[in-house]
Amino acid sequence: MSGPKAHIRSSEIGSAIAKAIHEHRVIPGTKLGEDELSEIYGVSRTLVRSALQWLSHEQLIDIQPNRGAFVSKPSLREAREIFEARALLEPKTARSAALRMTDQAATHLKAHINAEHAALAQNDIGKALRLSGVFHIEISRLADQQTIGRFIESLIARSSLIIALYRKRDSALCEKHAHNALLEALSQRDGAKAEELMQSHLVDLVSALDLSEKTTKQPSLKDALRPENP
Amino acid sequence: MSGPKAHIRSSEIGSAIAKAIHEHRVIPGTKLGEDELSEIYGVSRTLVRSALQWLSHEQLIDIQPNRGAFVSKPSLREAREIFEARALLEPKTARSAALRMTDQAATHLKAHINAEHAALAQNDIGKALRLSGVFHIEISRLADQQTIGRFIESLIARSSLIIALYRKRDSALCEKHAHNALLEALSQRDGAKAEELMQSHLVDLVSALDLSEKTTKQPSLKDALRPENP
DNA sequence: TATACAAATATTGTATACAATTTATCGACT
DNA sequence: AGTCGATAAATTGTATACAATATTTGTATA
Repeated sequence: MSGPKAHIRSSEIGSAIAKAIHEHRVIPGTKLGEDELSEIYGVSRTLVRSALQWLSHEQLIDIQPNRGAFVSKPSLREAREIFEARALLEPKTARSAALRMTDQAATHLKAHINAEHAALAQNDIGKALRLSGVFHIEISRLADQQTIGRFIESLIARSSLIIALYRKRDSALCEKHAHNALLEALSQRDGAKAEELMQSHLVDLVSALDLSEKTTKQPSLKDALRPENP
Repeated sequence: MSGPKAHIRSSEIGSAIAKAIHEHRVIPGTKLGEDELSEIYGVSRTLVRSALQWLSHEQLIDIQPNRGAFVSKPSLREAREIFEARALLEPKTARSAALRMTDQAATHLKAHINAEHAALAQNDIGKALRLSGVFHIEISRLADQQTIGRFIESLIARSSLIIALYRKRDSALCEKHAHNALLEALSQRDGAKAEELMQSHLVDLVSALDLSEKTTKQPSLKDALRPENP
C-alpha cells in the first residue's frame, strides 16, 4: 500500500549516488554540491535536492544547513550501534530465509556469489564490497519480511561507510567461504545453522574493523604533519 | 556525525503532519494536497513537498505519481510485519534501558504516564494514543541505541496507522497498568523483567487488533450504504 | 436515464529566478 | 610576514512560473 514509486527520476539519482558510496567511489566527507550533481545528471537542482534528502534520510549523507551535503562519516559509536543492530536483525532473518528457501533462490544467490568472486578476481574491491552487501540484502528479501528487510538494507549501506572509515589494514573484506557456507545452510533449509553462521559472519566482519577509541579523533593534521616529537 | 538538522522549516511541517496522523486527526486514505498544505502552513509548495517526501520515506504517507500524497493504509501483511519487527526490537531494548535507568529518567517517564492518563480522562483518545507511543520511544532513548531507536520510532508511528485501521471495537488502547508495570521494572533496573513485560505488552497490543484476513477489503461504500440485504 | 466522449479545471512535476548565507579573495593594518 | 576585516564570488534556501498529467464537468448520443 506504500512504496517509493514516486519521483522516479530523483530516486534514480539517489540510487546512483548511493551505489557510488557503497562502492567507495566517493568516500566519507566528500562534498556533494548541488550544481555539480545537476550538471552530471542533466537535471535541475530541484531533483538533485530531492535525491539528497532521500540520502540524508538514509543517513548516507549529512546535510549541513547552508553548507551543503557531505558523505556521512559515522562516529565510532554509530559504527558499533549499526553492527549491534545487524547482529540483532540478520541472524533471525537468515533463519527465516532458510525456511522459505527455494531452488530458484539458491541459484540466484549462487550467481551473486560468483559475481562477487569475479569482482574480487578483477581487483574491483568496490564492486565486490557492494555485491557482498547485496548478498545480505537478498537473504533478507528471501525472509519475506519487507519491513525488517528495509532496516537491514539501510544498515548495510551505512556499513560500507564504516568499512571505508574503520577497516583494518590488510583485513579481508569478507572471507570467501562465509557466504558460501551461508548459502549451503540456506539450501539445506537448515534455519538454526543459517542463524548461527550469520551471527559468526557478522562477528568476523566487525573483527576486520578497528573500532578502538583511539581512532575516534582524527590525526588532526597538525600532529600528523609535525616532523618529529622527542 | 549525521542528523536531520537541515531543512528546519520543512521538517517542522513534516512533524506537524506526523503528529496529526499519530493522533488520528487525519486518518489513513486522507489526501494531503500540496496547495492545501502550503496554504495552511504559509509556505510555498517547495517546502511542503520536502515535508511530504520525508513522510513518504517514513512510510506514513503514500505518494502516488501525478496523483498526490495520501495517508498510508498499511496492508494486513505490513501490519503483521510491523508488530513482528517491534517484537524483535523492543523487548531487548527495554532490557538495555533497565540497565541504564536513572532516577531522573524514572520521574520523566512517570510524568509521561500521568500525561497519558490525563489525556484519557479528558477522552482525548488521539493524544493518549500518541503519548503512549512516545512512552515506548522514550524507553528506546534510554537504551542509548540511536540506530535501533530510530527504527522503533518509525515502527511506532506506523503502528498508529494500523490501530486506526484494524483496531477491534471496544478494545482498550493500552491497559493502564502495562506502562506502569514496565516503569516499575525499569526503575528496579530489572532487565529480564522489563524485557518480559515489554514482550507481553506487545502481544496485548496485537490482540487488541483484528488482523484476520476478512478485514482486508474495504467496506466498499457501495455495500456500506446499500440500505439493506435480505 | 445512463454511458461515452471532450473540454475545462485542478493538481502534480520540473525548471528557473531571486533571496539568504557561507566561502573565498583582496587589501589594510599591526 | 601574518592576521583581521570588507568586499566579491559561489552555494544553498525558498518562491514562483511553466509544463505535464489527472480529475472533473458538461454535453451529446444511445
